[in-house]
Amino acid sequence: MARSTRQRILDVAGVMFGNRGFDAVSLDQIAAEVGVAKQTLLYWFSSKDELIQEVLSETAVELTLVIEAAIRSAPDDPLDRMEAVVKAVFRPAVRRPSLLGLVREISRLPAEGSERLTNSLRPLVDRAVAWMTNEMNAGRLRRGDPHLIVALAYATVTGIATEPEALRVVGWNADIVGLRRLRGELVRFLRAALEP
Amino acid sequence: MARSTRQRILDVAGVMFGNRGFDAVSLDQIAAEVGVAKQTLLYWFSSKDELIQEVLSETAVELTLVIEAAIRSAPDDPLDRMEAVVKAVFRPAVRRPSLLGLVREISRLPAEGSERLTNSLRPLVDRAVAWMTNEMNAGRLRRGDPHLIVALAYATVTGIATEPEALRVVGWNADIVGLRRLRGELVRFLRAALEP
DNA sequence: ACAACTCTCTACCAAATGGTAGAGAACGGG
DNA sequence: CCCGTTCTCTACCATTTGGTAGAGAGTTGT
Repeated sequence: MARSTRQRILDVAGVMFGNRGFDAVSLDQIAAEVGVAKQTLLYWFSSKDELIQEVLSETAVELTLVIEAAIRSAPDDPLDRMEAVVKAVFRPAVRRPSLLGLVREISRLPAEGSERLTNSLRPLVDRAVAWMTNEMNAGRLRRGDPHLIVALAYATVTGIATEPEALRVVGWNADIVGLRRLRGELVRFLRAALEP
Repeated sequence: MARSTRQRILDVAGVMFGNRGFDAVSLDQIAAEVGVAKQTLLYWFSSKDELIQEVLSETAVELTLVIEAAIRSAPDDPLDRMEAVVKAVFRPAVRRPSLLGLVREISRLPAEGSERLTNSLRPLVDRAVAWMTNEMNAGRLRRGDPHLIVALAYATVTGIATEPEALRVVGWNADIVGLRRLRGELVRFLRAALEP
C-alpha cells in the first residue's frame, strides 16, 4: 500500500473529526473506516487525545503552508492579496470540508490541547494583523481595529465553509457552478468589507 | 421552585449542548447540573434526541422572536435595519454563548431532525432574502446574489459569536469594553460589506 | 377517604467506550 | 538461520452510555 497505515489513520480521523466532532467519533468507527483493528490505532497513537492532537497539528501545518504560498505569489495590492489567500484556502476547504471544521473543533478541546494549536497558528495571525495595520496606515484598507477585522474575516470564511446547512436553507447547490458562485460572492463580500 | 423542572432541564441542556456539542454531553452530566436524577430527564423527554429537538425548537422560536421584534421597531434604511437586527441578536448571543453554538449544532444532527429546524427558520430566511432583493433593486444595498449575501452575513455573525478561541488568538478580551468594541466592529464590517 | 395523576426516585441493563496485555506474522541484518 | 524490530491482530477490562422497570411521595378531584 502506498500511504502508510499511520497516514491513512490521520487522514480518515481528520475527515471524521472535522465533520462530526471529536466526541461523536469513536476509535472503533475510525478503525472500521480505515480498515484496521482499533488496537492498530492505539499502536500508532497512544490515546484518542494524542490522535486528535496530531490531526490538528497536521492541519495547522497544511493551512499555514497553503496560506504562506498564496501570500508569497500574490500581488502587492492588499485586496488582491486577500483575494488570493481566500481562494487558496477555499480550494482545499471545499475539497475536504472537514478542514476548517477541524479548526473550529479547537474551541471544544481541553484548554491544554488547544493551547498548543493556537500557539502554532499565532505567528500567522500576528503577521496578518501587522500587515493589515500597515495597509490601513497606507490608506489601502478601511480603517478599524486590525485584530478584530482579521477575526471577522476569518469568521466569515470559516463560517461559510463549514455550514452546508445554512447554505442549503438559502437554496444553494454544492455543484461546481455553485462553488464558483459562492467563492466569487465571498470574495466580493470581503472586498467590500475591507475597501477603504 | 419558580421555573419548572422541565424548563430548568431545557435551559441547562441548551447551554451544555451549545458549548460542548450534542455527543460530548451525557444525560448524566445534564442531570447532575440540573440537580435531579437522570431518570427525571427521561420522564420529561423520552430520549436524548427528543431533548435536543425541544432545545433546538425553543432556540429557533427565541431567535425568531428577537429578530422579528428588532425588524418591527427598526428604521426604514436597510443598513440601519441590518444593524438593529445584528445588535438584537448579539445581546442574547453574548449573554448566552451557547445560543448560536446550538444553531451550528444543527448541521451535525441526523438529517430528519435538522430538517424540522431548518424548516422552522426558513420563513425568516425567505423574508430576509426577499427584503434584500427589494433593497438591492432600490439601489440601497450593494448588488449581489441575495441568497448568498444573507448566508455570508449570517456566517460572519455566527462565526464571530461562537469562536472565543479565534478572538483570544487576536488578543480580544471578553469584558464589557471588549464586547462593545466587537459589536461596533462587527456592525461596521457588515455595513461596509453591504453598502451600495 | 380514596382513587387517579403527576413527578422524582433507586435499581438495573445491554451496548459501546477508551484502553491494556500479549500473541503472532512479516521482515531485515548478522 | 535466527534474533530483534515493526506492525497488526484477538481477547479482555472497567467505565460510561442511553434507556427500562417499577416503587413511592405529593397533590388533586370526588
